[in-house]
Amino acid sequence: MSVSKAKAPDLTAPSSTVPADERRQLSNFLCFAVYSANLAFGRAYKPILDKLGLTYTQYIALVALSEGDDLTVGALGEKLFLESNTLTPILKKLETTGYLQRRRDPADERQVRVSLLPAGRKLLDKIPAASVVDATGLGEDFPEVQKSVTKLRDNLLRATQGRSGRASADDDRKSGT
Amino acid sequence: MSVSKAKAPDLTAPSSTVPADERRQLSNFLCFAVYSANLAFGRAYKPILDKLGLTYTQYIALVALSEGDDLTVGALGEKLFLESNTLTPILKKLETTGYLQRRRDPADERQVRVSLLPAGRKLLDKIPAASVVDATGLGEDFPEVQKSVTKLRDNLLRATQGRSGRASADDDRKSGT
DNA sequence: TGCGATTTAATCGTATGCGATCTATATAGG
DNA sequence: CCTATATAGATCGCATACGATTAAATCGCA
Repeated sequence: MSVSKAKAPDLTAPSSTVPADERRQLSNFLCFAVYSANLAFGRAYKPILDKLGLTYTQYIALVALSEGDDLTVGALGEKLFLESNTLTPILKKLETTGYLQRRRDPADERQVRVSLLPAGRKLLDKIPAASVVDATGLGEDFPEVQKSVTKLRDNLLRATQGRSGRASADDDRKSGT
Repeated sequence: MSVSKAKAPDLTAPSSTVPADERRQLSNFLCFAVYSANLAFGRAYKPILDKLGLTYTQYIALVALSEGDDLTVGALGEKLFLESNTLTPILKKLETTGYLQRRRDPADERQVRVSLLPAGRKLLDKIPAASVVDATGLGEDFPEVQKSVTKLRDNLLRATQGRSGRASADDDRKSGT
């Protein structure tokens, strides 16, 4: 917990002459903006994913696998910022639907390697994410907002000392794009 | 924060010379940035809220009530972008812990009015949200990011036609009832 | 006035997230 | 070689989110 930077703007803590009750507004909470934006994304994706019988979490799990296959559950969890207790049931379901494969690593039977199957790849190509991009209404600001939010996430995780996800350091190869 | 403002490489950009697999990277997904930032916020708040025996959702519910009391479940839901099926159990729990009060509106027995109790107000004053603000590491960019994300949320909800929340622009219509 | 349509919460079932714990496997030391 | 420790997933329990449905109250309108 570092020093508060020069200006700790709004949100919650500006020492001001107004009573706490009035400073403490949801509209000043970045965490609430993110929380509610996440709900909004879920609702925007729902009609699309429903048609394919996928949930949002299943979807991002498939996307993560499409860019790096044969990951262990732990490695996949680092990409997604999720633990095995969350991932295991999701991966099992995606396995039964035939989108991916789970295998114990022969070299280390503790690990489970997860691979996308052709059906999974095919499915991803069917998802018209463009419509959701459109729905963001951000236009050319899209990349900038994405970058800010990603940075926000990384800062928060760093400050929280990877309390529940060790995901520190190296995984962050700057989203160069 | 004005950074490269080139083009929107976004996430789904259809026209490109690269294969779909390579464009489809989590690092290009704004929805994933928001999703994971939300998880990160939850982890940042957890140690603070745990000490007070609150969950994050309970916390924002109390905050919402602190800025406008005696709301119906529906009105509170509009503020929080949640439905009664999510709110009811949360409010019941906050009632049993003595932080708020739930009463059927005598004028319309269908509605339940929710009010913060002194214990709830007192609790809110104890929450050191400043440390989380600090953990965002955004410094002076904080308000800007908050604004962008809020706008993003509102755009998404509008595009989704308030599928589950009619909360759009003028809620007055609603509360005016 | 009477009754179906509408509204508001609440209930139910499913799918996450996550802390705590358990199991199986691998590794280190003696 | 054999056990103590560590590691990776999986299991369990609790707390959201949310679609679908239900129950109760109110409203609309002939």
